[in-house]
Amino acid sequence: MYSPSGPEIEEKRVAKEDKFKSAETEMGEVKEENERLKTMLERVEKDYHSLQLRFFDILNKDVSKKGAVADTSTSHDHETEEPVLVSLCLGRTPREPMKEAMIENSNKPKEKDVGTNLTLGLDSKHMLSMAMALEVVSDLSPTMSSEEPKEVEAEGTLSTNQPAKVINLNEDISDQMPAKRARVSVRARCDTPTMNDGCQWRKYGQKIAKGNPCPRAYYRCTVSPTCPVRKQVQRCAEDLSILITTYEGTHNHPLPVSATAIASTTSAAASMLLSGCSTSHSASHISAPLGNSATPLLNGLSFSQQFDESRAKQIFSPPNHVSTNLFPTITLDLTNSSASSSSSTHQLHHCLPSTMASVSNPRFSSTDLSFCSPEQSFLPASIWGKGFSDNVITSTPIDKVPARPIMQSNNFQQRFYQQFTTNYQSPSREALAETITKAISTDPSLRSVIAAAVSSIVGHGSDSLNEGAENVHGSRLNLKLGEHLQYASTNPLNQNGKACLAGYFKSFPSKSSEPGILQSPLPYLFSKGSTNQINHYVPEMNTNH
DNA sequence: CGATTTTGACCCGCGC
DNA sequence: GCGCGGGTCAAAATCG
Repeated sequence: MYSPSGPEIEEKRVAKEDKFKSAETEMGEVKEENERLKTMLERVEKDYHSLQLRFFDILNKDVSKKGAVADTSTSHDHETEEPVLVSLCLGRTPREPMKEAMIENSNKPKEKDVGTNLTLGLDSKHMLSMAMALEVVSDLSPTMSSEEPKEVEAEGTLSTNQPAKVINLNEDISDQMPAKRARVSVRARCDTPTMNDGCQWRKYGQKIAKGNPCPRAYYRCTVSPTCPVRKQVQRCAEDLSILITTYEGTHNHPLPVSATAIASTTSAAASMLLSGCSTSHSASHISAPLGNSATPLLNGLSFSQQFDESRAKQIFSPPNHVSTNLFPTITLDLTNSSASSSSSTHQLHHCLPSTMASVSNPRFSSTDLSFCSPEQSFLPASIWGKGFSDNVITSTPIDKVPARPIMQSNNFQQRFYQQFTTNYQSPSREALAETITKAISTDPSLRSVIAAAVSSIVGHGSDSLNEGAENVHGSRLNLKLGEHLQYASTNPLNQNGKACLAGYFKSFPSKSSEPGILQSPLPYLFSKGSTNQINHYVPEMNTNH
């Protein structure tokens, strides 16, 4: 055995001491950082609470006003049904959203009372309310089990149709809100018959739907025998390489990590949709090309700014237009628009939250979320891996943007942001930035949303936190798509949400069975329930789609 | 042999 | 009331 000599021992001792000291220093720094984060979190939470109070105030006022409006509106008959006349909070410029909503409603005497109520209810909540609407996504969560479980069951609901029940902020609103079933439609290029979304599905039917020679397949989730989630899969008539998958319902069981990605994404989108992100304008406007003039598609909005007929047709081709009244549909367009759209000149909206999308054309808010970059659609690959063709990401341009520290290489938010910063070089970027700033500074709800995002980021790293904090104060324009949308996706924060996070950050399997490598970022961030105040509304949540 | 898919029948809502 | 279309069921067929 080797026995160290005296000086060697001393040397080792010193080295150890050094190590210890450096560790101590490091610990101190971490503690400091921790304190900073705590302070930051407190501030954000405070801000959130105050905004929440304000929101409740406004809500109450609005509801009382609404009562009058609704009364008058009921006298009109509902010749033109505009089922989900929800103002697209996200899709419009944030200035005076509430007033806008009110005006809108008062100007729409034809609106069916249901629609009116809906509109009012959702609008009144506006963006801030979305945070609460998110909890809705807990379809079979304990919170809501007490409330009409039968109804939920019967409806096979998407989590998002329970906002009224779960939120229960205002009974009036809840009562007025008919049970809505939101659908999340995902358009993506895919060579395989279905997208690999990580879930287990069983086909239970197939039909030729009108307007599309390609048959529509019906699947139900078989992970749990009681899971109400269904999905419809159909090829786009215009572009057979595009697969349109429409999800409906909320999983009432834990999801495999590989499935949480799309589940959370769709649930986020759905909650966003049902919490007030559609517009009656767009609804009526785009109804024509759908071939269903009597029941215009609602909420089938698009980030796409060109609402020409072909585009609308494309976006809202079946199954999107199905049961338009009962199923507001939000479309996540993951395709490369240039490949499918007639004249995709505005690519920006593919990378930005609807708030921005609406800037150029506030009249048409969005419910159709396009997440592909001009060059590539990177979302699909990450989520469905094998199911995608060559336009999936092979490498994201993120790496080209080293300026922003990435705490984790797979921080999809940042990647999203960077995707945007990299791809979007248009001269109007400044204007957009300005708009965003404006939005942040003028719209308290948006700020709260960002605050929520920030609190969710806490723990991910100081860099993000700082960025988020700055966003909160509207001093910087680093609002990232993921963060922005995140508030709409708080819903998946539950048991699954955690897994979801883990899934996002740790693995993006290319196959459902293959825990894998992150391939690309997702548009949504799923906040952590532990720190996010918003999540207090969501004791237990299920991802949905 | 159990699980899954296929496929025709059926149900239901809606518009005429 | 009838027809249409979307959605679901369930028996038969197929698959692994």
